[in-house]
Amino acid sequence: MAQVLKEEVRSRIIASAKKELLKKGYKDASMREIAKGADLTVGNLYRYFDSKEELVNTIIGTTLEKIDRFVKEKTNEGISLNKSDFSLDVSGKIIAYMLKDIGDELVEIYFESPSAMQILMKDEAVSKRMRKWLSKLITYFVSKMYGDSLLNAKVLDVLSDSFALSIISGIQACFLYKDLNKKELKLCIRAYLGTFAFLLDQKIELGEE
Amino acid sequence: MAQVLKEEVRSRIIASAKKELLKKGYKDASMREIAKGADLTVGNLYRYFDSKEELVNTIIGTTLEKIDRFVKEKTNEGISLNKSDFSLDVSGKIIAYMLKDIGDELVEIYFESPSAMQILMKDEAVSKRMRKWLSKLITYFVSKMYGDSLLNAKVLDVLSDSFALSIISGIQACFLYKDLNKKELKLCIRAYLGTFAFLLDQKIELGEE
Amino acid sequence: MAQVLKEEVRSRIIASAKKELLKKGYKDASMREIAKGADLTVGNLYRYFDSKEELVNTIIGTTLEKIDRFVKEKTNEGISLNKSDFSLDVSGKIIAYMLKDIGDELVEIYFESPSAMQILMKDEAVSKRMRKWLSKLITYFVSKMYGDSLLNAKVLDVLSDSFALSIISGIQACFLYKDLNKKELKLCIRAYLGTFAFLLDQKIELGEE
Amino acid sequence: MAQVLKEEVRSRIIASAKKELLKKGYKDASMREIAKGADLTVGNLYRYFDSKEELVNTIIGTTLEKIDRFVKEKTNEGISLNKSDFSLDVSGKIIAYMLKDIGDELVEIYFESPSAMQILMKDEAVSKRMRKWLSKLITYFVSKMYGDSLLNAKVLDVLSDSFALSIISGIQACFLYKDLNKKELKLCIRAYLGTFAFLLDQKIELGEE
DNA sequence: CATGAATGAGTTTTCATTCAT
DNA sequence: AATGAATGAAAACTCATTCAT
Repeated sequence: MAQVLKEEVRSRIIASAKKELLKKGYKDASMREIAKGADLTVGNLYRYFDSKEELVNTIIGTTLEKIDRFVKEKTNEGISLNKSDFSLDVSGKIIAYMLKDIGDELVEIYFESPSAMQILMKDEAVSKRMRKWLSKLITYFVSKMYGDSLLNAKVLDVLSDSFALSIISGIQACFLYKDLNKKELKLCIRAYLGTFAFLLDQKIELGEE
Repeated sequence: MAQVLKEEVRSRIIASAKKELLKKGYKDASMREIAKGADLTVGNLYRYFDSKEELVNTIIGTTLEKIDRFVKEKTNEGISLNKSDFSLDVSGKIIAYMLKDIGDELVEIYFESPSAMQILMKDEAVSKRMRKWLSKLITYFVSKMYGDSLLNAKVLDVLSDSFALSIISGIQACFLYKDLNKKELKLCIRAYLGTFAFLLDQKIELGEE
Repeated sequence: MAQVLKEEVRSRIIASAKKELLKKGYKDASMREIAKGADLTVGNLYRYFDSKEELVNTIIGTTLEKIDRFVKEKTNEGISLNKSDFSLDVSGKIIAYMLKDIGDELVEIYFESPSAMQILMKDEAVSKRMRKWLSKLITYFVSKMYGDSLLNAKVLDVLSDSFALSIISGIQACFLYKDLNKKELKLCIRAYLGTFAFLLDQKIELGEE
Repeated sequence: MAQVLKEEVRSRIIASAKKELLKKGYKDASMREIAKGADLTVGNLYRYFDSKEELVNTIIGTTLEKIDRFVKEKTNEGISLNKSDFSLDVSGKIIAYMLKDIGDELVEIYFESPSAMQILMKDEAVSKRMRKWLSKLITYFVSKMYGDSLLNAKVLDVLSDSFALSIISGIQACFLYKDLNKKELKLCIRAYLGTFAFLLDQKIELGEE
C-alpha cells in the first residue's frame, strides 16, 4: 500500500469531518465515523488532531476569527465574540447601513470557506452568543416599534430575544443553501437583513384583544 | 396489592419523558432515566412503548394533531402536516387574519400541554415540515415584497424558505419561555406574527449593488 | 442460561476486583479485566458500580473508616486521615503503648477483611497520608536519637521521612503475607512496631567520617 | 550534513528517557514523549532499543551492575543479584561494618548517575531481588534479636522479610530526595543503616499477650 | 404484567509497536 | 540510518434494547 502524504490525509480528515459535522452537529458527530469517512484508523486520526475540539476548531476557527474581527471593526470594538458584555451607541439609522455591511462581509467570508461557515452556523454555542448581542441591540428598537402596546418589560424581552433568534435563523438558512453563487447569496442576505432594517423603523399596530 | 392500571402507568411514563426531554433533548434523554422518573423498570417501559422514537412521537403526537387539525380547518384542507403537496388560494389580506388566528390557537394548544409543545418546538423533523408549508405559503408574498429586484426564482425560493425558518424560530423562542402567562404569551405571539403579517404587505426597496 | 441473583454477581465482581487490585494496584487494574474475571460484560459491571472509584471504595471503604476511627480515638482526635494538619502531644513513652495498641487493632481489622486491608496498604494515596503523619510524629524522636551529629535540619527531615516510610513499608509487608493466623500476625506486628518503639528511646552513635 | 554518531543518539535517548521515567514512572512514561525529548522519531528510537523494557533496563543496568559488583566483592561472592540462592558466613559484628561500607558505596554510585539510581529505586523488580537477599541476610539476626519469643519459623520469615523491605524502603526514600549534597546524603544513609546495624545487636523484649 | 440482569455496540482518547518509504 | 504514517488493542464509561424469570 502506498505511503500517503501527510497533507493529503489531513485534508481527507477535514473533508470527512465537515461532512459529519454538517450532518450531525458537534455533539453527535463521532470521531470513529470521521475516521471511517477518511479511510483511517481512529488512532491515526489522533496523530493529526489532538482532540475532537481541536479538529472542529481547525475547521471553524479561521472563519470565526474573520467574522469577529470584522464585527469588532464595524462596531468600534463594541461587540466581540469573546466578551459577554458589550456596549453600542446606535445613533439613528446607522444600524441599517451597518447591517448591510455586515451582511456583505459575511457573504465574502462564506465564499472563502463555505462549509466552515455552515458548520459554524449550526454551532449552538456560537448561535447563542450571536443571539445575545443581537437581542440587546434590538431591544431599543422593539420598544419603539410597538409603542405603548407592550408595556410589560418581560414581554419586551421575550420579543426582542425571539426576533434576535429569528434574524439569526434566517441568515443561517441562507448560508445553508449550497447552490447559490456569490451574487445571489449577497442578494438574499441583503434582502433579508434589509427587511429587518426596514422593520426597525416602523410602527406596528397591534389589534385589540 | 392493587393492580396498577395500564393507563396510569402510561401517563407516568409520559410525564417523566417530558421532563427528561425538556431537560436534555432527544439524543441525550435516556430511557433508563425516564423509567426511573416514572418509577418503573426499563423492561416494563418497553412494554408500553416499543422504542424511544415511539415514546417521543406519542408525546408530541396529540399536540401535533391538534395543530394540524386547526390549520387544515383554517385553510380549507389546503394545508396539512401529512402531505407534502398542498395548495392554497390566498386572496388578499386574508392571510393576516389567518396568522392572527393561528397564533391565538397555538397559544391555546400550548396551554393544554405546554411541555409537549416545547418538545415539539425543539423537534427538527417537525420544524422541517412546518417550514415547508410556511415557505410555500409566503413565496407569493415575498415575490411581491421585493418586486422586480429578485427576478431569479432560486433566490426567491431561498428567501421564502429563510423567512419561513425565521418565523418559526421566533415562535419557538416565544414558546420556550417558561414564565409567561397566557395573556402575555398571546401578546408576544400576536406581536410577532402581526409584524410579519404587516411585512407581507410592504414594498421593500433594496439598495443598488 | 440461568438468571443469576444480584448479590451473587456483586460478590463475584468484588472478588474479581480484589484479585485485580492486589495484582496490579488501582491505576493498572482495568474494569475490563475485572468484568472478565467476574464473567460479565463491562456494561453489566457498570450496573453494579457506577465507576472504578466507587468499586474500589466499596472494597476499601469500611476498612479505611475503621482504621481512621480507631486512630482518631487513640490520639484524642489529634490524627485523622481526612485532615492534613494535625497536632499531637506526645509525652514521654506513651507513644510505645500507643503503637502497640494501634498494631493490635490493625490486626483485628485485618482479619475482618484481609484483602481490603491488603489493597488499602498498596494504595499510594493512603500510604502518603500515613507517611506524612508518621514523619511529623517521629521528627522529635529522631532528633533526640542522633543528638548533635545531625545538626542539619534538612538531613533531619529526610531521615524522619525515610523512617516513616520504612515503618509503613514493614507493616504493609506483614499484612501482605497471606498464610499467617491471627496470633502469628499479631506477634509480627507487635515485634515490628515494638522494635521501632524501642529504637525511639535510644541514642545512636554515628561513626566519624 | 554531518553524520550523527550512533552513540550520541543513544545517550540522547537515555537522557530523555531518564527524565520521563523520573517524572512519570515506568507505566506512564511514553515512548513517543521519550523520542520527542531526544529529538528523534519513534521509529528511529526502536532502532536503538527493541522495546520500552530494554530501554529501561539499559538505564538501570549499569548502576545495577555496579551495585552488584560491589556487593559481590564485599561478601566474597556470597551475594549476587543474579542468583537466587546464596550463602553468607557472617561472623559477629562484621555486618555492621559491611552495612556502613555498602551505604557509602551506594552514595558514590548514586552520584555517578543519580537519576539511574532513582529510577532503579522505584523499580519493583529490583526491589524484590534486593529484598530477597537482605531478607536472608538478616534472618539470622532477627532470630537472635527476639530470642525465644518467636519460635515459629513462619513468623521469623515474615519478620525478616518485612524488615528487609523496611530497610530498603528507607534507603529508597533517602535516594529519592533531590536536594541533598553528597555529604548530607552520606550522613543520612549512614545514620539510617547504622541504626539498623545497631538494632541487630540488641535484644528486644516483647510484652506478654 | 412486571422485573432487572444482560448484551453489544457505542463514546473519546492513548500508546507500544510495526513498516513502507 | 532515519522518518513518520499507520495499526490494533487498550483505557473508562454509556445506552437502547432484549429476554429469562
